Amino acid sequence: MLDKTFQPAEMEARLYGEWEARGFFKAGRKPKAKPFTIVIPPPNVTGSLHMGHALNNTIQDILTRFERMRGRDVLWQPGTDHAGIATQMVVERLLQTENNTDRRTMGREAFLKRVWQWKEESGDTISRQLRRLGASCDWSRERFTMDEGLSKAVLKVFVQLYKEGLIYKDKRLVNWDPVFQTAISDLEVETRETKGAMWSFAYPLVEGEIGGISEIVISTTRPETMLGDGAVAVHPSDERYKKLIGKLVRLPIAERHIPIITDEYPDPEFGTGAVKITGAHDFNDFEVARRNNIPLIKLMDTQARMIVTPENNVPERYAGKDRYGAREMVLKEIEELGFLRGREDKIIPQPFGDRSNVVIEPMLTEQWYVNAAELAKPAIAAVEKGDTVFVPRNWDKTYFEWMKNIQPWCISRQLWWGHQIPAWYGSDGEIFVEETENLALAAAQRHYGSRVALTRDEDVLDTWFSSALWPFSTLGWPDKTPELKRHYKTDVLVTGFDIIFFWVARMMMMGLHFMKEVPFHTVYIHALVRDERGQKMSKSKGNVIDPLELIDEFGADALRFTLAAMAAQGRDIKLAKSRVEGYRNFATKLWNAARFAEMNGVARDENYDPVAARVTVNRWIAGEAARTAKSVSRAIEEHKYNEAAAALYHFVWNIYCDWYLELIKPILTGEDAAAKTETRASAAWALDQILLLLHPFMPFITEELWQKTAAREHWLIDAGWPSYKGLGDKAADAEIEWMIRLISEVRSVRAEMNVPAGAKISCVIISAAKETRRRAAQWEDEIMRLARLSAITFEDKVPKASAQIVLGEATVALPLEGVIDFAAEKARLNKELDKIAKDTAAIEARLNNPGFAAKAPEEVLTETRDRKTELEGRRARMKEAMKRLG
RNA sequence: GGGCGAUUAGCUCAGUUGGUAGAGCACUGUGUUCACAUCGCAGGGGUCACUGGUUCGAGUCCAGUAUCGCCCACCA
Repeated sequence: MLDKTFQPAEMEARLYGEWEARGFFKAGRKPKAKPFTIVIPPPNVTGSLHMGHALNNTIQDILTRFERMRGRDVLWQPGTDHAGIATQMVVERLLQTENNTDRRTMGREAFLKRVWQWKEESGDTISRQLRRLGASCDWSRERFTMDEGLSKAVLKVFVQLYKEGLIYKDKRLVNWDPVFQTAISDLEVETRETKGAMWSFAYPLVEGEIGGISEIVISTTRPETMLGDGAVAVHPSDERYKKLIGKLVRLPIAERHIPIITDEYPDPEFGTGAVKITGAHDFNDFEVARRNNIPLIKLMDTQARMIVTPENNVPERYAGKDRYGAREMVLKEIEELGFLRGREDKIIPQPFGDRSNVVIEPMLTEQWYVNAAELAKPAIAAVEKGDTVFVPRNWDKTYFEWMKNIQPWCISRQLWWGHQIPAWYGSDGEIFVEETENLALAAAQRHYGSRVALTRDEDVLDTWFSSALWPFSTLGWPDKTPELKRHYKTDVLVTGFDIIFFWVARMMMMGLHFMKEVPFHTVYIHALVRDERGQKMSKSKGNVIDPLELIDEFGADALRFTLAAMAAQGRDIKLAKSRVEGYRNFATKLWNAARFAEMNGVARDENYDPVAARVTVNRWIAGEAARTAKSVSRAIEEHKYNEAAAALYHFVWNIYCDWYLELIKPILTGEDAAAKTETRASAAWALDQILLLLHPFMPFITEELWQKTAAREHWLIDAGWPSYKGLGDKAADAEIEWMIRLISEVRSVRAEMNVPAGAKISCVIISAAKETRRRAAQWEDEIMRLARLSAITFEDKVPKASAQIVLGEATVALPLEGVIDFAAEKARLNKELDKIAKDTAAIEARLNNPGFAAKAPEEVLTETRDRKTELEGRRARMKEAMKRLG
């Protein structure tokens, strides 16, 4: 016997263990079937399951379980990402607290060993948590971006792109993170509005005075960079400065002379219209300097501290000062020198490292770049052609927008944890890019004519470089594995919009370049999960809802169902805990329905054929099941998970529980043995359909219930998706037939009954849920009232027993409910009459509209006329009912 | 500055070929003899942000306004 409420915790762990142990998640179980492939967006090894993961993986799991049941040979390829900066950060912090040491003291080799050790110990946190969610990944194929195989792929890609000229080295400004002391890509920079100020400095003219002007005033938000100014620029059309163009000004503190130049960049309307040009520490200025041959003067070291070099003329006293210390000093000295011309508080956009949370410094360094513009071309074309489709569609705009304006991708990082760049240097700086050191040495020998020693590039690659290869590297590329042949291209990529640029775009580029085919035909972009108030969840805000806590409290099924139900194609999901609670209740409801079935001897009959059902109500439920299955399948195919969830919820609760189970009660307790037998089989069959259809969404409770009712060998996860040949229309007809008979029976019952004046008892059709009323209204809106007013003479308060009406083959129960308050009932009727009057007026207005008659489609016209008739009939019956009430 | 999106019941959200406004939670009343109080039954609550247009008919299509949010962008 099933327990009164279901307890997810124990059940989930047990079932998941069984599934995995029996190999149900493994690809290749149906070698002849069409494959279905999803690669997981690899979570960071450092990560733990957050709500975004929960949503992302719930959707993938719904898809994979659905397709598995539909007979496809499913591969859900799991794995994790080595997450360069994030992981290095975690381990460095660990070293600090545990050993009070740092990576530089340890040395590269020892440090990397320590990171690997950490990975072995803690790297599987996230996959354990994904299991708790129920994710049916093929764990036997789990990959890690720094695996041997994937690393091989990275080397091959790098070398090939280099040799094709698509990877190159360049010296230009990069976004420099002074905490991690590495370059980062544009995408890893987050612009934030911060409180700052804009100062105005005067630079005196070297010649003294020209036409009454003795100085030029510039504005800056970063005073410390003035030490690196190479020029002052004005717009060529700016009349104010015409006379000064080409003249020199004296740069205070640095005591250098710099020219006044013209460039299109300065906006004459902004500030004084004169801009200081600091080519080595500002992206705009860099471009201006490059155009005008202005020297780039580097002021800072890798930690963004001031350095003094022969080239930069920075006074000795600045050496070692950080940017902010230097700023204070410059301001003080400028003021003392009498060159400060103003200060204004201002909100300024500042670049921050998205991981380090410090202000990024533009730095002049040599880095490796990918020619992204070239690789983007086929990636753009593929989406234009429809080889890859974004769902929802409008995301392709975002994709195009970025791809068409794509900048060179800086792929080198000055970190240790990651794929070390396969580039070796000769003593003269000659570069040899090869997959192995031996190949590089050989290449060097060819180049120099003799064996020479080479030094390897110290840098590692951007984490996203290896992620970009994920759809084929995980399948074994560059080896020609059977998996690669079978599973590339993959079917669907499920991901959030926040990594379209980081990841999706780059997979498209790499996939097309190396596989000559798009990596996936569909990209399903889901929303971000936010908190109840729409705030992004973040640790600092303290509004993080931990999916694992929700699983503990409500069960994985409830969480999954909630996420699916809220995964409409919007921008974000505001997660309310109450919603999860509601779906937990849904699971309980299902559980109890099964419990009821069990208590009433409902048991699966393998030979039961719903098409051949004799009892009408059984034919009807079969039709409803078929209809539900159809809409669930379609909704999943169209990635409308909320619709699928809604259809299931409705079927389980409002159709199966509220209607069907109530209606079969009298049959199950009745005398007709044949009807009883059939109904038991039917109830079991319908419950099975629920379990099957609901399984992709709520795998645990459905499997558990399936197990309780089936032979042990028979696993739901391995069962087929139901199909309902010959069930559709027939069952729908049966429903209508049944409803009509029900109505007429109720009517005759009423007619036969004398309702004595002042009668106090009313009778209600069983399960008068809202849904029941609505359904009844489809044919006979009045049915509930009729039943209610078909008062039966009973003496006193009636127990919840039921009066039974025999409806041909079906027996319908009319339980008697409570004492009726006639005054209240009359008021209710009056109110309803008002509403009917209003509705009738509206309908009439419409029908009287000449345009409506002329232009509305026939269906709509008949529908409207029918409604009018119905309203009129209802009105008449209402009045009659009022009369009866006295 | 450019782009995208949102605005529907107290709250969180559904609502695509334009044709009678929905769910969950919360709320009110009521019922615990047997599937389920994580429940049943009854009920209250919406000028679908605003303005105009197209249409016989607009939450749904178009234009504009307001508010909010996100993404991208070099204003010192």
